[in-house]
Amino acid sequence: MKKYLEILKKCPLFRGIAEDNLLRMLTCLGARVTAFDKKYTIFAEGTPARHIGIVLSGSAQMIQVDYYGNRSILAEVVPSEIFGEAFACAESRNLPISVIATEPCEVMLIECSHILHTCQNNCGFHQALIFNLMKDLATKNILFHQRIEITAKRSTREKLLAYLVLQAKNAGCDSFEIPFDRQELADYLEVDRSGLSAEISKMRKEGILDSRKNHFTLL
Amino acid sequence: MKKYLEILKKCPLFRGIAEDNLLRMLTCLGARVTAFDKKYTIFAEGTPARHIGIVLSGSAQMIQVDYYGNRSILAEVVPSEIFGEAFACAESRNLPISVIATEPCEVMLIECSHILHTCQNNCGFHQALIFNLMKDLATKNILFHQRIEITAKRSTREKLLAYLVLQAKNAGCDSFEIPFDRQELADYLEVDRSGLSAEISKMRKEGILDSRKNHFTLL
DNA sequence: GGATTTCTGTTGAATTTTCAACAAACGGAG
DNA sequence: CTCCGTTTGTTGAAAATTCAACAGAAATCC
Repeated sequence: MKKYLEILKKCPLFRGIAEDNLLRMLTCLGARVTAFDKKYTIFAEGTPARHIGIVLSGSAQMIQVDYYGNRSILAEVVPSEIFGEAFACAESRNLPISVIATEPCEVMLIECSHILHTCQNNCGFHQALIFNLMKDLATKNILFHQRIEITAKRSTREKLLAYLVLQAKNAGCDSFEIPFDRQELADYLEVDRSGLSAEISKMRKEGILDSRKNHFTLL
Repeated sequence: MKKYLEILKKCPLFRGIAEDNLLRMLTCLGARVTAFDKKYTIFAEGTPARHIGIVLSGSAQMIQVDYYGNRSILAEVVPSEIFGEAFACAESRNLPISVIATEPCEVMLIECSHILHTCQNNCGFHQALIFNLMKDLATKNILFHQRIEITAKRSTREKLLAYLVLQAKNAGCDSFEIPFDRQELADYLEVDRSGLSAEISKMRKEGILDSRKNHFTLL
């Protein structure tokens, strides 16, 4: 576990927890690390939601796929970030979403009941973890608001612009990388891929933005 | 406060808390009750996010309004439900949304810092409240997933059907009321109102559903 | 390094949505 | 009961999205 310490220290679940205590805590929580190949399904829709995942390396996406196979990407998860916590904490029966690896990745899995319910050893850190979980869930909530604000727009152009402006703001710079290829961006914005490509070309011609692969610049 | 006890007991924030303790707790938290007229803005976008609201009577909506005045309805809030907790808990600077009364309503307002940070009296209930807040935030998260699953559909008909099927499931019956008028439903589904009306008529003619005002029946 | 697969941009046609405008239905106030 | 403002349904035209198909570019695999 030791080699993951730097990543784990940045994880919102462990904020404010001393490094010395972290390793012991992980043992008590029964944390285990699993590696997944690219495209592997880490959590499958319809399966019980018991674990919280922490990305240690690589990256993953939370996705929903409907009847007709339309995919929508709910979020991108990168190292030190958590996923699955909402379902595990709400003790919902089955996952309504899937989490898939977008690159080979290592994930730490923790059974959520080990966090929520005080253990036999009577460790004192459960309260801190629950507080951190609450903060994390509140933050995720706000991220969903942002996503809805973007996808609520009625046209491809407006959605794209709203998304790019937000990314620029997060990056603190008008030139930045996005974590999606074209199809993924379309699945995040809930629009047609070819229409999105066309719109990007059009905006480039109009001098609104510049793009090269997944690097964008707002002009 | 006493007359609100029945509503408050059902509030997820106070789950598991003995009735005897509730009133004392509210005093310690500095809870106050405010009445709002219909259409009144309870929380305004852009203002600091410090309070959690609990609806005691009437109802309210969380809404976002963009540049061009397009409204989207994020959620309907009814008695015993909480609003604003995500922003208050995440200690976000300013509200990205507004909450407006859809009927005359009474709301209990609690400053979130009073919940999150232990008070001088050293009350023992903060941990319980934080745990309840965490559960609530996890549940809200899942509700957002459901909303995204609905609005991610590409056509008005699919959105409407996904919404109605979910409502039927929640009601446990194929015949149910929805909390929206047509314009509000359109703003929730992120579609055009007239197109929505047309689609409903069409589906009625096709024998897929029946509707009378905001009462729907799936056939 | 070459072959193969995946990704991206383009196009035109078909389908849908949006928009604007209006009339009927409804509900509340006086 | 009547008036008046709001809500709902309808319509047609304009605009936009989706869909399918393809070709070139890029990345991956052996």
